[in-house]
Amino acid sequence: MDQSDIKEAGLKVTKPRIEILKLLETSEKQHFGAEEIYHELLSKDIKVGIATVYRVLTQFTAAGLIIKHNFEGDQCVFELDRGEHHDHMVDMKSGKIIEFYDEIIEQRQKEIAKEHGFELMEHSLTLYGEFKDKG
Amino acid sequence: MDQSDIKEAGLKVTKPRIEILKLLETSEKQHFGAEEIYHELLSKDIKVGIATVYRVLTQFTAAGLIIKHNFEGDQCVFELDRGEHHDHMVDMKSGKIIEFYDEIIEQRQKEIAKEHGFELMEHSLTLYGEFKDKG
DNA sequence: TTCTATATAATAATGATTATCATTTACAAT
DNA sequence: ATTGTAAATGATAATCATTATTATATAGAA
Repeated sequence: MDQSDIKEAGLKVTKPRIEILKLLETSEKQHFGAEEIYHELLSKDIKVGIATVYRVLTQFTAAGLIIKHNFEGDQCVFELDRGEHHDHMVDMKSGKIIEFYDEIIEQRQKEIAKEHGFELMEHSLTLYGEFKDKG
Repeated sequence: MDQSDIKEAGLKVTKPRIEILKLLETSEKQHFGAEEIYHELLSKDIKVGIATVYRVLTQFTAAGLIIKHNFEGDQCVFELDRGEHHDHMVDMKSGKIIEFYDEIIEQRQKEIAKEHGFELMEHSLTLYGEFKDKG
């Protein structure tokens, strides 16, 4: 996941694009909101406009480089598309997000779609609750 | 589902509240956006302000009379809470929404939550695609 | 019927996101 | 390397869904 991916998406390789991709790639955290990315870059002294952040995120999403999620609430979050589909568990207190994948659920979704004559293109499964272990 | 439900929610029984509840109850369609409800009422010559629609929907959601969904896109949709949990299949072309329930998926979610020390409070599963049968 | 807390409707405000547009830049062709 | 040009940027205005404000109206208890 580097500059060549930006190029392959038919986009020019620019500072904001490189930096946004790098942030998503190298960060501990997996999920970022647009505003969050904006402030993160500013704090690294990378000057960028908020409009550019939104524009680039939209382009990256269209290009399949990143995935956009619409969890509860208003603002969307983005994560790098590492190719491995997964669903999410969201802690409603701390906001912490962890990922999981379950083959049984994936299979059942396909079966259910078929039963209904539905051509399944994508899905979104999110569990909301609270992590009980400390930390 | 009638005026007594409004009263039990600690809310006064007013025209807008009665009409919004009636619309969700008696309509063919199950899912409505706020703006959609607003225009539906106006078309029935029921005068109401958009702010009231939003306020009442928020109150009804808090009271558990209705459920709020955040499907893809920006605007939320609401449906009457008939007590039977279900997930959704959304046709990305026509916007048609149908509901389904699958015990296997429900069970797996609980197991997965337990495995992760996660206290599951709610979840959202939506399949996006297209219905292939003519409809 | 009266009283008062609550609800309403019009409108202003908000917050996230998108559009506009003048300036700048990536990069292909010279 | 220099240039030309389409694409990208950033500042800001606009938009869209939703929420807050507030003066007026009303539900429902007394």
